[in-house]
Amino acid sequence: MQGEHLRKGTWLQEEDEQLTSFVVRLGERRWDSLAKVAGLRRSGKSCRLRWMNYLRPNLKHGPFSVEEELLIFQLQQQLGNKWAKIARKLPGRTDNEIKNYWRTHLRKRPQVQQGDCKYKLEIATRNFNQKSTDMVFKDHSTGNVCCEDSEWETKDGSSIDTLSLSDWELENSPYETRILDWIVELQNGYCEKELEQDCHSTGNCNYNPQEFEEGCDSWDYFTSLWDMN
DNA sequence: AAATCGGTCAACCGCGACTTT
DNA sequence: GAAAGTCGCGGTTGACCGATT
Repeated sequence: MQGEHLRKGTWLQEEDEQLTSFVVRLGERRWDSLAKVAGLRRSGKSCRLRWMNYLRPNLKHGPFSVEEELLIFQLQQQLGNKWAKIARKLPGRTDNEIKNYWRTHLRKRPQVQQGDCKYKLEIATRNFNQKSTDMVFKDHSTGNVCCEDSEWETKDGSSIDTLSLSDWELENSPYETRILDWIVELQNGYCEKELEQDCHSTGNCNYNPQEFEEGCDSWDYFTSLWDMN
């Protein structure tokens, strides 16, 4: 196929229909041949990309859920920019979609850049507000919660991608109030020093400054938020 | 109303890996 | 084993659109 005859740019609906009908008939292979047979003035690569990223059945096209965002965050930490591998863990999502989402949404968050636990707390809290709080960040090797290379799981041990979240939502519960207060404090620059001062002034010393500095173990402090005793 | 800016995302490109001949 | 063809991946580009000036 001569290069100058190849179309580029946005796909037309007729091209999509043409491509779909031929992929269904011939299978997802030999894209150059398929493009020729289908009479598409597109490169095989372009056809493959269009099919994989847009036309393929069972693709999700809506916004990412909190669970998906959590998973992307964790997997990116573990695997780096291995978008194809990450995509395999998110059924219905493409590597391109995840890559774009990371670049436009997750990457620029300072919490993500620092790789600290505050971000995990942030999304967990959002998840709490939306659906459920029964989630911990657990390092399977040590059993500790909230460490960098940890697996995400619920307290009953199920993984996050199989998480079946309940529909109920707490409103104005003590737990919700407490964690939201804490988030406001964080947003207002309520820093580690102030937490330490609180500790000394109130005698409530759940906070361990060393652990907070190390980041990972700070989840132990965060979990104290749930202790209503 | 027009111009500019910034964010988003579909699509392209280059390259390495893999498969077929 | 070598060459050609094909596929898959990650980085980048550019068109589009809404917000702002």
